[in-house]
Amino acid sequence: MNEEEQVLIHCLYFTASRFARNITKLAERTFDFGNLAPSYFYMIMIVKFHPGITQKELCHKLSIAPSTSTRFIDKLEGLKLVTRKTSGKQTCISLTEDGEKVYVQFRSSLKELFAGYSEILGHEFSLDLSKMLHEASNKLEKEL
Amino acid sequence: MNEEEQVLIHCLYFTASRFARNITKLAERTFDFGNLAPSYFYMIMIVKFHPGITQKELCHKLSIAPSTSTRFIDKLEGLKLVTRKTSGKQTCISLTEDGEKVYVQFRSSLKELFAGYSEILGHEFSLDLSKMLHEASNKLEKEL
DNA sequence: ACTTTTAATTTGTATATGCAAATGAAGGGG
DNA sequence: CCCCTTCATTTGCATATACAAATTAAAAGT
Repeated sequence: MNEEEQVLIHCLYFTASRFARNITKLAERTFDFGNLAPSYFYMIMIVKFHPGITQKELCHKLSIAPSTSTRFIDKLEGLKLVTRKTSGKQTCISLTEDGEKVYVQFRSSLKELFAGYSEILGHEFSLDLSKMLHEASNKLEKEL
Repeated sequence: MNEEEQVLIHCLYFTASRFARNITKLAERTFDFGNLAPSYFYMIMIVKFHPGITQKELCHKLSIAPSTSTRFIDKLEGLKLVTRKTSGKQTCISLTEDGEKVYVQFRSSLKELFAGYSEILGHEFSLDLSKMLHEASNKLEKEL
């Protein structure tokens, strides 16, 4: 193995970005209803479990910038999947009935996605990798 | 741990995208010369080790779409860091002298980046995670 | 040698995403 | 009660990235 490969394999920024691109392709193929990118469904799920969550909390749970959350919510609101309710400085988000329906579909696609990559990567391996990424994100966020 | 957290922690798409966003922040802070996003430096490194590499090979090594490579190279060419040489259907890319200089800088920033996340995540952990991501990308690419 | 096919690159267009500046709303000090 | 600060959200702008269609150049079949 030459020097270049060593560097590429050992650089977390590089391997993580590359892997994210690859798994995004798989996810986009799996969530092929609704014309929404996969990330939107994760936002829907979080709102499902935290009705009336503030945008700020959403940003934190998804690790996205506030501006990104604004635009996501704009889009979801436009599709009548969530509702905004401003309360003072904050904005609280909840699911509409249509949003609930989309959530149900999402959950079944999610199983498909799990099955898809588990078959390719191995079930245990996928679980381990996912947990490590989760843990690493939390540590990084605490420091940055 | 509730159902939502379970799903979020176990979904590789979600944890991978989130982690990629977080580590990108760290990388952008570390590579603060040249006004280039981190990815460009990886392209430069690959060209450094494969002078005259074709665009197609670059795409494969970086896991990016051909159109993305075109635009990256446009930018690097504009900055006089690489040169294009079309040969038939293909285009071959090499570093200029300035490109070589940038590469040297990049290598030292890379050490900084490694040190930065190793301190937060642990040296062994970082290495393991990076290797797993590398391996997983390769498997995924083979299948998709 | 001409036409058809194939393969690499480019261009057009769309989107997720971020940062920095602007807005707007609460709350505290005088 | 007004000003100033603080903080959540939004808006303006920039960019990495992808897909699909267009281009271009080699290669293959006739």
